[in-house]
Amino acid sequence: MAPAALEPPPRSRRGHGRITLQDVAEAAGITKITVSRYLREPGRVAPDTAQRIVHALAATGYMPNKQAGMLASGRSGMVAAIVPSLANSVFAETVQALSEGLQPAGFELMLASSGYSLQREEAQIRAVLGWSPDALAVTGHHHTPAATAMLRAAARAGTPIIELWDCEPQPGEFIQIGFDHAAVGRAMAQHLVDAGYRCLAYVDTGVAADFRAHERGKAFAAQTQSALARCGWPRPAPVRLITAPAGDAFEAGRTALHQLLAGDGQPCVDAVAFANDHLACGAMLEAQKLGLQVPGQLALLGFGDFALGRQLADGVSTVHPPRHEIGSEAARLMIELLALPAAERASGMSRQTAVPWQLVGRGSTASVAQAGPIIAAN
Amino acid sequence: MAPAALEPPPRSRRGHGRITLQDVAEAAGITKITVSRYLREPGRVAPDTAQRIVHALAATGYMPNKQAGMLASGRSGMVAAIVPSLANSVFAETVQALSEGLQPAGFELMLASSGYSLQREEAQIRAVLGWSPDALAVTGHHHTPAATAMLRAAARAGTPIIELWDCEPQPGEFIQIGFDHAAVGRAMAQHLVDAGYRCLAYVDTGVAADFRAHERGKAFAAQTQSALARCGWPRPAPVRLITAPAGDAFEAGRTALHQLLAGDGQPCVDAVAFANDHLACGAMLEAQKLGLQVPGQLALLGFGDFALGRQLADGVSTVHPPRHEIGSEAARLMIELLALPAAERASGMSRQTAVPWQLVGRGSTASVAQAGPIIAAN
DNA sequence: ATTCATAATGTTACCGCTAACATATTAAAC
DNA sequence: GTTTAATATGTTAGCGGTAACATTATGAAT
Repeated sequence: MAPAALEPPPRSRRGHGRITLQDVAEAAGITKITVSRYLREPGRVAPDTAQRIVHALAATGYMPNKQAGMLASGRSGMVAAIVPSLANSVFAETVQALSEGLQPAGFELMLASSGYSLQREEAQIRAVLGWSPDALAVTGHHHTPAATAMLRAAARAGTPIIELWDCEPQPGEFIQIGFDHAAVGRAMAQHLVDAGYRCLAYVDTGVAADFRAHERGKAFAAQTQSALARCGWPRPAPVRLITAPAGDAFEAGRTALHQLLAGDGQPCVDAVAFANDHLACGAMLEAQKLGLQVPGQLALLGFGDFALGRQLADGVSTVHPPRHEIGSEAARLMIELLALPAAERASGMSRQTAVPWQLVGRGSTASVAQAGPIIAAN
Repeated sequence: MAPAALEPPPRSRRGHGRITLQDVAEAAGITKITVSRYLREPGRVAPDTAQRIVHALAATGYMPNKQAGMLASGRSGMVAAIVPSLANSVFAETVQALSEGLQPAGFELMLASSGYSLQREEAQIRAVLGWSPDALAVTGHHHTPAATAMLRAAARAGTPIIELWDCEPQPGEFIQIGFDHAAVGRAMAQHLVDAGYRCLAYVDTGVAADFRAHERGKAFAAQTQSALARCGWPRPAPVRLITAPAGDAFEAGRTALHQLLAGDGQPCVDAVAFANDHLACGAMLEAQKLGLQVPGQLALLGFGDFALGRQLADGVSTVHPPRHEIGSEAARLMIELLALPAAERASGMSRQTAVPWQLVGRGSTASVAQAGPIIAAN
């Protein structure tokens, strides 16, 4: 009786039904650590052992449990990204490039969208950091204080934090990969002034959280003033700044155009820049409908280089942002940093990368002198 | 000396630097299980203990390690989804709805895109299942055999598997939420025949893996034949089926239109249906450029109800798919199934939900008799 | 005062995997 | 033939949580 009492009553917490390394190891007649080694570094096990493991893996249909692996190794093989919206093709292409860049290095991407809300972004950051990503990409440098604190803590713990789409003149706290939106705004203004337009307007987007479009608008207005002054324009009219309604962006562009028409149906400005191509194309369609000459009576300039802009009339001029490059560069940098031991990462954790963009001049902003497409790179 | 020898040499594998429950518990002067309880069921701990825990949490900046939690509890609080493309607004909106539907129930979404490749989908499924999602949504019912095997294994283990966007007449192996694409194809044909068109064409997409568009096309062709026969049309011409080139969809639509013009520049059909609205809009723009009357000389019908279709001329007729509803319904169903104990889920694991779509008739398919927009629901 | 249910917290033993160290085996060097 | 080094595999402990059971206060009922 005494010996029998030694048997511990099983606490019945055996597994969740999954095939584990142990099962594979038993099938191969070895211990699980060797199977684990094989999976990570196949060269480290003897050829005939490898054979048996391969068979055992196939026979059992084993699938590794990444949570357990992460817990034991401290590496998750996963990278997280938080973007304002997936429906916006701008971010979608960046995410696609990020995902494709990470794939070959064996990283997976966990994606969340904040819906242009900083509150939700904070919640997403909290949620996503709980999964211990090896790196985290967020959009822009505007975050709630709590979100910034979490990012800072993660960065200090050695997790690369990358802010996409912004790249400010002064170095920031985290890694930035993007471009200077103020510079784009200035280039847009300069492009219109150079083409001979003198009375300009900027249509901002109704989406409150698109800080970047707003920043471009501010720089656009400032640059317009100085460019006009520089070319000797006597008394430059202030740039008209209007905000398009939220909702369908094409309709918003149409509405915005009407706001820029005087009582006689003629435009009260001679060139308009928009926060994005959807607005610009909406305005272009409305101009066609009203019978306005573009660019004869009104020049239009968008941002984003969406496919549609190429299709309307002689093309809607736009700025081509490095959508794809931002994502692929982020992937490259993450892989580079994660290859370093965590202690050595600090140096690279606040660098900035400015990715080049292009102003693509098309028919909608042609000046009388120059008819063909012109390209002004930064 | 003897007692000192008992001290085990520390194996130096202490943590990865993270704040753990243990740290919080020490700060609060209790054990970690109580903190763990508080986090999951705050009501279960005494009010003053809760106070101390709250302070300790704030002081330490604790962030739960979900991997560890998952490993211990068997639940991950995470749902995975694999879509062909994020750049496609169709799927983006479904994903958005899925994400928003899951949020309140405390689930996070892990997203992967397969780039319209079944091989990559298989790899994604393998990768994603390694994270032990509580449920998995994939797109459509076409998968590689290996992928199907993995999905089947997961389903048997109690993980709800949901196929989005398809809903076939006969019940499938997994849960399907979507609609019958063949029915849409038939409705498109019927719509055109009802509006008086007699010589039809279907432009398929060049993206090889868009099975759904191809399926709509096949049904479109079949229905055209029978509808024309039924309305007494003597010798119906076979539906012209052409495939648009891959690449920019607007350009592809333009190219497709040219393929449908006879030597004299006149269309050799009187109505064309397209795999998607991008193609249809491209064709519409080209028709405008060529000076073709739409629908006078040629009617155009798209699929997807993209915002642009409403903007061109009197509108491009289209089918409005339940983009949003598919996502929200998937979220609802996942939450419902996951609330059940795993053993009881089997019953709901192969149900099908057909979500209603709408054919939105606009100017581009107006018949002489009826001018205004008509709506034919399924 | 004793009994018994209830509430609040603690103990123990895992989840599945991997780092670090330990050991056995084989091959090369002396 | 022994030493030495490399190769191949095994052992132990622990990653950070949670389930199940155990224990200790607390209060109500007897």
